[in-house]
Amino acid sequence: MTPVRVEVPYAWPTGEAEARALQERLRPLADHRGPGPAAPRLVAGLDVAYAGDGRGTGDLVAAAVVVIDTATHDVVERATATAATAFPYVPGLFAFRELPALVAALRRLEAVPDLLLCDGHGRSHPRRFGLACHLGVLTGLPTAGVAKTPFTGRHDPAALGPDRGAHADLVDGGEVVGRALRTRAGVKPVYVSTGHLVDLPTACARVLELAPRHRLPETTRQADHLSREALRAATG
DNA sequence: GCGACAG
DNA sequence: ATCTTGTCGC
Repeated sequence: MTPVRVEVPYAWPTGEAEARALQERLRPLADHRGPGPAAPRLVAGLDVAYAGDGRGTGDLVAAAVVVIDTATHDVVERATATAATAFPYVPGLFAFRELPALVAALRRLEAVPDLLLCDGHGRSHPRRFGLACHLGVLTGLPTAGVAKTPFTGRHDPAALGPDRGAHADLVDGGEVVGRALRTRAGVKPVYVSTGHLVDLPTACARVLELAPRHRLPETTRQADHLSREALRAATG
């Protein structure tokens, strides 16, 4: 009844030090080798909407997962879940704030996506274990992160052309942690990084395919709309 | 020590 | 993230 099996074999951290230690422990479990899904049929987008400040604990949040058929870009399934945040917003510990609600929504899905696209970073993270990596390890599914602003890593501005498809590596501490990708000519790029079971070129190719007209991929846009809709339904 | 800091 | 008016452009 629950195709997407999500294993959470550890106690959820309550403090920042504990959360960081957990990321360090789980980091080696993320597989950034590829190539990963070259022709996925089902790609899911995930996002979370907040009520109130959106920075503290106890805030109501609504998570959404939208599965898209890459052949037609049609939405084939949607799932949502609401919850109260159990962790404050701390850069670098973002996953501990959004994962509970996202996992709950994923468990309500009937189909098993071939790839999960998260709203946030994967490897381009201070400890190389952003939300996309964490969700990948928990689900065992290929994941990648698509962020609207950079976090860890910088790219040479001159190396990023103005055309759609142009890209430049995000480098941090001498290693490539992600890529700035232009999905639309003359528009700010999105920041793509691997999460689990997919390599960077493949992840970028999937993001570009899913963003033929807008800056953000359809998966992210659909999930964003659905999460807000779910929050309205839960609030008013 | 200071600034920066995904959503 | 969320709160918000008008405005420029496809």
